[in-house]
Amino acid sequence: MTITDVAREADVAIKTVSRVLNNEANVKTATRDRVLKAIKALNYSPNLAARGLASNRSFLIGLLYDNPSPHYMNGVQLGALASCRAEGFHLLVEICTEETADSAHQILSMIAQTRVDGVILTPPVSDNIVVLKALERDAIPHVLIAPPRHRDDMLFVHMDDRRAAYEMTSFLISLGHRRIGFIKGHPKHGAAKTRFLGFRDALKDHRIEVKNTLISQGYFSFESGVTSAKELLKQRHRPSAIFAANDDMAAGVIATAHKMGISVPGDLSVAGFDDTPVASLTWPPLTTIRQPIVEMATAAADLLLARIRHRGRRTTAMPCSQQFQFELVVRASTASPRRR
Amino acid sequence: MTITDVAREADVAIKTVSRVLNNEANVKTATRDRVLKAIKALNYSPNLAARGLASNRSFLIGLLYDNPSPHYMNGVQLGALASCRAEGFHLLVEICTEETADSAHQILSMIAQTRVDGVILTPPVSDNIVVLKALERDAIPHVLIAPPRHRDDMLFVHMDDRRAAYEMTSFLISLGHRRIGFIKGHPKHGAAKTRFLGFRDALKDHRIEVKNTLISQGYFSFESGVTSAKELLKQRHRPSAIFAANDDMAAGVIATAHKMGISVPGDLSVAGFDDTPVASLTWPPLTTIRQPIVEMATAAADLLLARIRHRGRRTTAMPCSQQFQFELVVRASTASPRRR
DNA sequence: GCCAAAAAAGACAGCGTTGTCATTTCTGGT
DNA sequence: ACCAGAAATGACAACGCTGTCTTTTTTGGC
Repeated sequence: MTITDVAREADVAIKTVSRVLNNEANVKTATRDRVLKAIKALNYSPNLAARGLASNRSFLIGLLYDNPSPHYMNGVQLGALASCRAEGFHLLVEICTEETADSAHQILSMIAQTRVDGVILTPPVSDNIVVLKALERDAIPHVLIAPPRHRDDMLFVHMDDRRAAYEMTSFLISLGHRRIGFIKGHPKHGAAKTRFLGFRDALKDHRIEVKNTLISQGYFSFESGVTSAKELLKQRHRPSAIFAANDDMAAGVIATAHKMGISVPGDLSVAGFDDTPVASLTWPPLTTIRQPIVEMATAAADLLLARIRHRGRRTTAMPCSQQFQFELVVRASTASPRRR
Repeated sequence: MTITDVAREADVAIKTVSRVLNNEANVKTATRDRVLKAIKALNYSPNLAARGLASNRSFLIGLLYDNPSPHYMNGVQLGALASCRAEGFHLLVEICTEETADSAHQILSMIAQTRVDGVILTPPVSDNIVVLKALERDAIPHVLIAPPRHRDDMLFVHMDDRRAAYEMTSFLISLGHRRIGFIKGHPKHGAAKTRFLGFRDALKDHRIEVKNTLISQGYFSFESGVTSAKELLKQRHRPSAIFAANDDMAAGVIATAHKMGISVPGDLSVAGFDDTPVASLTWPPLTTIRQPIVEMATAAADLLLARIRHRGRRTTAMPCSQQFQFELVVRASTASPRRR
């Protein structure tokens, strides 16, 4: 079943079929309909490989990831897939867990082989300068999800993590908390730092001292939440609230509190970040920040596909970034501190 | 950067380079080394599209999914990706949420377009008879993960869900439970039914009556766990243990018990299935069944790739299925029932 | 050292599309 | 009715590789 069969069926040249397939101009409506009918009659679908070879495009979008959170990646895939499908593109997923120098090489070799038309980078790959440099050097269209820095010449979608962390912290302060612990995210993640900055800003704005003893380095995992929680809670003068940079760690805090006989939210308020399914599974359910992951991924893919479609030309008047709103989701893990 | 450049650099014919690329026989070691050196020197990598067009292969494996559990899919992708990468294949993911008739069409059109060399089907797509029929008709190599039925002429990997559910139920019985509730999985999932059968078998073998009032239809989601738990626990003579067909629902049971003031495991033992991360996040952590998802997916991909490599020939002496061991993970959500 | 057979290397067409350019068919102003 | 120019269509090469078949080189038994 090739384009030639369709051409014969519709009694036109193969080039005309090709025009119809690619939505090109200069095809009479009547002809187009005839071709479309033939395509349907023969149940024809074009050969991607041949198309790719001839046109130097692949109709493939690469999704690079190295994300520990299945929920996050699932959302990204769902969103990206929706956009891709709408435009006749397909999604190639690739994991890159290696360290900087090597991972860049690995990614480039994958791109060289598959000739993907563009790539979507999720954190923490979107923070990887080596990879970004390489993509720019080879002029490979790419879009970043939640990059740590924003530049005018790159495509990205993001959420104001700093502001979100600021608001969560302010919320805790408004409940009456003054000793608030913070568990940082994975040092490799740009967004993790940003969240910490929002936390610090809020304390400063409310004239609350930022104490190092109340800050612990976490790694986004449940276990690291447990470790950090132990560290924070074993202190004599312990915090009345802990804000963790993601939900998994917050869940670790809650579990640890349970184990230590500290009641949540009675003796300790706990807040998370991301609103993963875990947030509604803990007991009590977590107060957290909701990110519209699927929508962000959809937007990222759309941005990328638009860039690919007008490769080079008409760069002006095309959006190159999009910011999304977060939402503070108040559940039962936070409350005003008990009088001492 | 094409094969021609490499051929010139190594001073051989392009066909020889092609031979080296494809690990074909009849190339002198010296020549092979020279070609390999040229490839490295030029940092060449073959054009997948051209390769695909010429050889009628795509080096692409399709991963079809419609799975509500991000953790499960993440594991499958990880495993499949590892195998694919080792063999120079790439993973194309595609979601198919539509209903039977349409989804089959959608899948076939995807396959027709991309010309994937094979597909991996995860539940519940692996249960979809329409899809399976279509794949067989078009002779598209495919492997099923956890299919409901086993046939000799198909590739699949699985775990003995029935036996696992049987053992979990027996474990609960051995603790002293006699009124055990069961929350079924999504009716679309073959494995869900199998798990129920294991539960039923165990009750029968221990001469315990299978009561319909203690069985509730769930849908694998946390919310459905909550709904079913309410239904089971509001009864006058309520169960002393509840076995849910997956962890999310079990988490729903625990949350509901908390809300109703029923202590776990004091007043109610809860067991799940899958050992997702959720299982260690609940309070108390869940007793559950561990499935080696990543390993199963790796094995599935290997099976598929082997079949693809020897397309048709040498079908005998090639494994066509693999069974994996489950593990009963006992955590804190189960205990002997209190005396009444 | 010769020859047949096996191993190694190469020439060339062809995979199914699109890009380029040539040709035919329309359109509207006279 | 005629013509210029635009619109619609078509012919054909080219994309980068592999399959098939041919030619060259190597091997080993005498």
